[in-house]
This record gives sequence, C-alpha cells and structure tokens, in this order.
Amino acid sequence: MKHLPTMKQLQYLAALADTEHFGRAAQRCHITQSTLSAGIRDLESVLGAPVAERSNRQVLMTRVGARVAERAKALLRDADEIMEVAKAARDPMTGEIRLGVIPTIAPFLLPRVLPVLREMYPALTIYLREEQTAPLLARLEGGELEAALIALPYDTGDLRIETVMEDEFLFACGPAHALAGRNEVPVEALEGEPLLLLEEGHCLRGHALEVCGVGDKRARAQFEASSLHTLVQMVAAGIGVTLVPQLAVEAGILQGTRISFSRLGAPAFRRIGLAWRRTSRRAEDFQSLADALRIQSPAAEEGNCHAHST
Amino acid sequence: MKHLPTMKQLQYLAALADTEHFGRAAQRCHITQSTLSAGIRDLESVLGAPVAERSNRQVLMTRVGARVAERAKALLRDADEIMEVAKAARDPMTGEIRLGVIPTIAPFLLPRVLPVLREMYPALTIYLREEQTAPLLARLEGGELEAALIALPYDTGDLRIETVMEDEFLFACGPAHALAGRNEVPVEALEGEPLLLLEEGHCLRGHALEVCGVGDKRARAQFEASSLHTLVQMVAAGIGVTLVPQLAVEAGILQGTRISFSRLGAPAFRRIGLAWRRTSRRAEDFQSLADALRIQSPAAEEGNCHAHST
DNA sequence: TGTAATGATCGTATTTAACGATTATTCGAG
DNA sequence: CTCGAATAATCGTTAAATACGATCATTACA
Repeated sequence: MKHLPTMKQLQYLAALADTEHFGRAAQRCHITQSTLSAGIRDLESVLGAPVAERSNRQVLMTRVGARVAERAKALLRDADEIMEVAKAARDPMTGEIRLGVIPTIAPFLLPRVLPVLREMYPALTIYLREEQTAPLLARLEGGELEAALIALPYDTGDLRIETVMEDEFLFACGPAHALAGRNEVPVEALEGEPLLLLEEGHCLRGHALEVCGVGDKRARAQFEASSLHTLVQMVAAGIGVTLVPQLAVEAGILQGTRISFSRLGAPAFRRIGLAWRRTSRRAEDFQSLADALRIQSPAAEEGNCHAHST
Repeated sequence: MKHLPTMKQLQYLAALADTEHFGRAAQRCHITQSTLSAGIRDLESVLGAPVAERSNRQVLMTRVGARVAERAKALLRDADEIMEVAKAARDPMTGEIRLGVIPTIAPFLLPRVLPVLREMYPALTIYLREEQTAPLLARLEGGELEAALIALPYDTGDLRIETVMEDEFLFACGPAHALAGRNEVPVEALEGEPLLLLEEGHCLRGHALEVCGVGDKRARAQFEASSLHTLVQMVAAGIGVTLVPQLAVEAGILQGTRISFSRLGAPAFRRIGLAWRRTSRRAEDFQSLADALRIQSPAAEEGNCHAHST
C-alpha cells in the first residue's frame, strides 16, 4: 500500500479551494494560518505537484489543485457518511425518516401502523409525503426522501426493495349490478364491463389494467377518478365497476356504501414494498422499518372476504 | 467540521475486514500487531461503535464493522485515484492508454496519426482495440478501455466526448453508372438506387441511412459488406452505389479502382470524437490526445473533392 | 497440564500536527 | 517614493499521535 494524503490535508485543501485564501481557509478549519500552510505544503509533497500558485496578493488554484480538491470534497463526504453509518448503528431507529407513500396506500395502511411504530420507536420521527410513484422515486434518488412505500411491480431502477405485504385486488360493483353478491367473479366476466379507473399517474391504474389483461391503450373508462374514495363513490352510483385493493376495503373504504365486492376467480395481487437507495447509510433502519410494517400489515390473514358490505 | 476517522485507521480496518486476523492484517499494513490493535481501538472510539468482536481465538466483524469496512475500501480507492490524478498531472502523456477505435475509422485515421503521436509523446504507449461502437462503449464503461474513438451521433450515455473532426459522406458508384463523373449528386438522386451498406452493427450503416432520410426498416440492400474495403469492391463491380466517408477516400481506399465519387448536393457529415469516462483520472491527457488528433486530422481542408479516381 | 496462538496493554521513542512570532513580499495610498 | 496593510512562508517550540518491542491474559487443544 502506498503513501496516501491525510484526511486533514484534504480538508485543508478543500477549504483552500473554496476560499482561495490561506487565512480564511485556516479559520474555517479552526487552525492557524501557519498550520494550514504547512499542511498544504505537505500535501503538495505527497501529491508531487503544486495545488495552488501563491503570489503574495492572491491565491490561484492549479488545475491539479482544483481537480484534486473536487475529489477531496467527495471523499470527505464519504468519510462523513461512514460516521453516519456508525451513528445509525449506535442509535438504531432514532432521528428522522422522510418517507414517501403513494396515495393508494397511505390513507389505508398508515392509520393502522403509525401508532404502533410510534410506540415501538419513540425516538423516531417519520415525515410523510404523499405522492404518486414517479415523483416519489425521483425525490428518493435526489435525496429528498430516504425511503418510499410503493406498489409493485414497478421499474425502480437500482433501489433496494423489501416487500411488506401482498395486497389482493377485489372486484367491486354497485348493489344492483348483475355480478353483485357473487362469492367469486371470473376475470373473463370483466370483459365488456364499464371498468372505472384512477386517472393517469396512479400505479393502481396500470396494475388494475394488468389484471384485466389489457394494455393501457385500451383504457376503457370514460370517467376517471382522482382518488380511490371518489372511485368508490362512482361505483356506488352505478356508473361502473372497478377493482379495489383489499387493503382499502379492510380500512373501511366501502363503509356507508352498498357496494358489493368479491374475490376474483384467479386471485390477483399487487405487492407493497419499502424502497430505499442501495447506498443509504441507514439500510439497517429501513430493514427494521420494513419488518415492522410487515408484522403490522394484515397480509397473510386468509378467508376474510365477505360478499357484501353495508 | 466534525471528527473524522484517519486514513490509516480506515486502512487498518480494511485489512482487518479482509483477513479477520489482527496479526496478518498488521503484516499487510507493514506495522506491528500492537499498532494495529491500537489503531482499531481508536477507530472504534471515533465511530462510537465496535467494529469487530474479538474472542481470543477468532475475530468476527460486526455488522457495522463490515459496512464501514466496505465504505472504507471505496474511500481508499478514491484516495488512490487522487494520487493518480496528481501523478497524471505531474507526468502528462506518459504510460499506457488503452484506446478503442471503430473499424470505419481505424484503418484510415490511425496510419496517419500514430507516427505523429509517437513523436509528440515518446513516453506514451497506445494499445489499440478495433471493434464496433457498442462493444467499445461497454468496455469503456467496464474500465477495460480508457478512451474510444467513435463516430457520432451516437447515444453515449454519460461519457465525455471531444469532437476530433467532421467527416463528409461522398457518393460513390461504378464508372459505368449513370451518376458517374458528376461534380455533385443531389440526395434525391439516391432514391431507387441500389444502396450498398455495411452489415448490422456498424454505426456507419445507420449514419448512411440517416443521410438518405430512411429508417433502418427500409434497409434496401440485398448485399451487405463486412468492411468498407469489401463495400468498395462491390461498388467497383457495379453491384450498387454507396456513401463512403471522405476520411477513407483520402486514405486511398479507392486507389486501384475506377470508382467515381462526388460530393452530395447537401453535404452530410459524421462527427468523429474521442470519448472517455467523465470520472477518469486522466481527463487532462485525453483532452491533449483529442487536441493532437484534431490537429493531425485533415478536417477543415476545403475543395479537396475530385470527380474521379484512378 | 502444558503449549501455541492470539489479542490487549504498557512504557518508550519517533514522527507529526499545531501554535505563536517573525520574516519577506507585494500592492496601494499618501 | 516611501510607508503601511495584507498575505503567505518560515522558524522554534510544544503537544499529540503513531509506532515499536516486550509482556500479559485468555483460550483451544494436544
């Protein structure tokens, strides 16, 4: 292994590159000018190249100096991240997590799990952001969010995904509909039915179409809803039929309506998963969070499908 | 600015993670076991968490330890790269460059420029690899190549591209062809002509089709050539017409044939550019290389189009 | 019950990092 | 043209860190 620059030297260089001034750079590093001067001199000796031209009136970074400083800053950020990794391991499940959740999950899953999480991890603060999958993933990549609760399948690129639960699609129609009251509705029966969908951008729309075996081009709905609640109202009014996630049904979205719902002949599911950046310093925490969510979700409970709701 | 781990501490940790043995890790770092032991102890104190469980018979890395070690290795690689950046700046244009070149450039440009490069940079060794654009770019991403000389436009992702020259497309046909001998051939005249192309995979094929204003689907050639030389032979034999880069013509590809070539009514070009990874430590060198290539290329010379070759 | 292997610890020496004071240089203002 | 302000380099000293060798403590196993 060879001679490497010191962390401190790189810090000094980064400060110098930012300020282009020995005195101020020294201030920023909480050392004296002489120390910084010596540090830079030593760094130049290990690099074998000068990093700055100093005329007594001004400091001008060399090409090498600027390039090395750039990389040095990245390296220092990485070093900082190492500290964060250690800190996260030392105090697991504390601090803040900025979590994104899609609109077809948030209102149905969160009321159930948030209180439990609050009790399990009192030192943890969860900031929520409700948006559709695409902007959520963009914010995740951009570092605005640390994790996101989304529905799968979805092209998530290089994210780490931990499945939290399977969410079954149920058939829903008005009480007067021909298919109402049935215990099980075959998928083929949906052919020709006026299928109501969420508007463009909701992943649920695509997933529902997938279940019916049709591509997006043949989107058959004249009316599109902007939320699951609206969608349910439209179904109750007899405008059409739809597929609704069991998660929402169990959360009581059908309460107060006379909507009939049934399982599909060939049960279809979307997966709900927690996503985070592979490089995240808090992978440990997110794994724990996913575990907690999985335990709290109703997932594996069987035979909880009634033919009617009031 | 906070308390950061030392480079040495991270080196020690990396070695320890690899060997899981204090003595051997110390050896690898060229220090004594006691020093390494102390170094690890200090690192644990700055991290605030233990990195390894040591029972007297074996060392087992902690979860944190393993994670931190992983990041530490990446960080040390970055530090190494900083040294390389400095070294490349100290000794510009020395050492080895592994350069990829596509087959429609290599035999025509290299004979002219390589001797000059050899003279300009005697300490530089260039290893050449001749392949089509796609595999070239793959090797570039994978680190097998440091730079590549390719034809544009092409979807190069996040690579840095420095244009070296513009390469004009010339119309070429057999001596008995109706369009032979003309000073200028309008693009529309190509409609219906039996256009000969390089086989699939050569970017020149797509570029030529682009010039003719047709998509790949309407590839009209019954015969495809595997190299520009073969293509020229086919044109000389009267099988069809083609577009040939001026670069190849100037390199004498038509010598010994009676092929007629002319400029197009609306001159069309491909760009030839040098590509390298944005993150490359030797960006400086590649810039110089591109500059040298640009100077040596015939590019801007005007009016060097004859109507006939013998 | 030894003995070999292994990591921790201790005391000491050397190298490195930091400071304050001083010097040398340059740019402007008077 | 000279003086003073600004600025980086240098010097001598001190404190801290790093490294070493020797020794100790623990464990596995013959």
